[in-house]
Amino acid sequence: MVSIKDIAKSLGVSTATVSKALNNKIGVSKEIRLRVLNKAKELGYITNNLARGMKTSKTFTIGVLISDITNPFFSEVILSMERVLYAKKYNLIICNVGENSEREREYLELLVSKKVDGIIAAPTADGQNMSVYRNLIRHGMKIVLFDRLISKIETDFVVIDNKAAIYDVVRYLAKMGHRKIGVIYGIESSYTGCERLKGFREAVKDLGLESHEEWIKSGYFMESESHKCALDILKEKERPTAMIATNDFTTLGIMRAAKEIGLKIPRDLSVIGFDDLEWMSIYSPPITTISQPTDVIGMSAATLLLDRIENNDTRRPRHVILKATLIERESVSKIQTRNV
Amino acid sequence: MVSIKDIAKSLGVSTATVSKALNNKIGVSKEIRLRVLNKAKELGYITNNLARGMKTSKTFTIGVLISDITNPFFSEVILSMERVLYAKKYNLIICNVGENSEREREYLELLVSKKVDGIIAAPTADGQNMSVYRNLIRHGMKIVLFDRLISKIETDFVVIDNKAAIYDVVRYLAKMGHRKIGVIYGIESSYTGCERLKGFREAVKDLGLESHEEWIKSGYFMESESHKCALDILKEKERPTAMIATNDFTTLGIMRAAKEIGLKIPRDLSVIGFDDLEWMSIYSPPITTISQPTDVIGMSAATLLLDRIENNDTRRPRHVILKATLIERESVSKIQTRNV
DNA sequence: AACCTCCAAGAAAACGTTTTCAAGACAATA
DNA sequence: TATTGTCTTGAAAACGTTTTCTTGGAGGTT
Repeated sequence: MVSIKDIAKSLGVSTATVSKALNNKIGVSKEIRLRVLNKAKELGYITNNLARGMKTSKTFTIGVLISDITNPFFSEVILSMERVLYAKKYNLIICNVGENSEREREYLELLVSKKVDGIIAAPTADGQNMSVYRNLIRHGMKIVLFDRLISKIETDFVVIDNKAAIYDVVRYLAKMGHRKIGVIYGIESSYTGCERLKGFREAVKDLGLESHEEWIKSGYFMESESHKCALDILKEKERPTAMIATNDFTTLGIMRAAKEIGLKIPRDLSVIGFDDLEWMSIYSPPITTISQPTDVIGMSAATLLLDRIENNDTRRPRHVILKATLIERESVSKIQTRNV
Repeated sequence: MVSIKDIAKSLGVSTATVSKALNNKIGVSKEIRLRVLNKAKELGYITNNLARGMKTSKTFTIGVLISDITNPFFSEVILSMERVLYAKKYNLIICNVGENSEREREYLELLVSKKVDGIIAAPTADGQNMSVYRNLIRHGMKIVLFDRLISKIETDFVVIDNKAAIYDVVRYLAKMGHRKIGVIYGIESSYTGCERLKGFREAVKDLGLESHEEWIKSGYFMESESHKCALDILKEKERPTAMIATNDFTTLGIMRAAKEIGLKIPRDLSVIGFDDLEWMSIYSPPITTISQPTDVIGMSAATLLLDRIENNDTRRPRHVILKATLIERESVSKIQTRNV
């Protein structure tokens, strides 16, 4: 590989001069700068970013830590992050940690060993690595959390108002006449899992709907598990008239269960999905769903981080809380209430 | 940050000794090795991989170049790659280039400046950067291509037999009695786009089916465009009895068009999708589709690359060609042929 | 002619590792 | 005792940059 030294030698100047020319720094005459630039192109010179990183302690690399890139929610958020980061010449190391906190720890260490300029993370559910995150922050690592957050950590984050999202959905169902509502929630120990469940319980209580513990089950944010739970719920003698999903996998699980049992949507069962995937709008019937603003989430997270990095912004943590929106389609039926 | 120097100083030994101890090299006594390891843990030492990379010219980083991480095909392949690479301590820099070859070139340069150990890429459609790839290979960069490939480049690749996949589908439709078949293909200048289209044309010719240029349109691998094309095709006075998609976005486009026009599947129109996404099996009716073995694709690509890197394997290029499979569900109807 | 000022240019140090090589300690053998 | 061998240790160079600081020359002013 051709290095600055090679350019310097072939031009009979010093490496210092070449470096300055290449980086548009002052202290080089127009003439020499031009000759350096030309020679660099001629030789096909490409910066060695490891060496540069060593000197400048800046790598223009951001670590992104998520549970599953296969989940459209995450891949959409990442796309949006990349858009803003790429414009500023940063790029991403993406780490898939599943729900494995051991792996999360390993990846975090890897990211610091790679000297990333910052980290954007959706922590694993169990919060095992709280102390790791805290340590990183204490050592000056810039961290932005998103989707899930760890309550006792002082750092920027961007989330949606999960509780309100589900609360609103329950209210909507109630308005449509539903009094028996089931939910497949996620991982109870995770922020999103917990908040969404809370929203559900609160709404059911506030609105005086039927409360039935058997209609509330954890699908661990997985299709197979959600499918099993939904089957259990829908096969009971007294089953809910509406089911709420709490992520895109649980939506699929519910739908598959309904299909297997032969329940027609929305005639026999109303369903509200989570996350707005393209197939939902062409499904028969089109699925009413809660939509997270993935683009805004990604953009905000990236912008917050960039702010910390570039402006060395060290004010106290900023919290971006976004609203999810209900997209009304046709998977919810109106139920006639006898006594109105 | 604590460095090897710090450990050395606090223990009164040399950095050479510390390095050897940390890396399990010979030439250090048991006693000192133990003391180094303990001290490292105590101080919270983390390797600086930039510095290490400089010396060893190895970064344990692989660049992955794709068009769109939001496409489930790619995210599944990446997940599979990551599984095998993570096990060997490598990690991934993922580059989303859209279909933008300028961006592809920039990202390729970035990857070499970051000194990645190898690159796995699905090149952009237009093949603009053929010379860039060729140059990289000539300079010793290990490259594995997947999904799409650039014909005149001598390197490892893994693809599916695209032509055969579509050919088989057409044959299947013919067997079901269809003689009027339409297709929404991808980007004609891309490998996948071109091959899939070729398979279609060949099959139609070989099997003596009705050939109608108006039923063959390019959806550019995008939902919106595919939708428009499908609409055009399905609104003609004489429309095909079956439509074939050539990636997951075209599938959606066709489905949406059919829905809008009010064509019942499979009664009024048979549809064959591409890529097997989870929603397809719970759709009504479940969609018959061509499934690519994403896990094998990812695994093979990663393994090929690892082989080149770790064994410095320099034999001639190896080609992995996989078969796509047709998953028969219920979106294709049987048509009675009059004269049998 | 003497003295400044300005600026281009280069020498050298530094970033944090790994690796080579020489030196020294000790034991074993002749 | 002298010689050889084995093994632990450290000094120093190197990877490819950036950056600081010094130098020296050109040009301008008294």
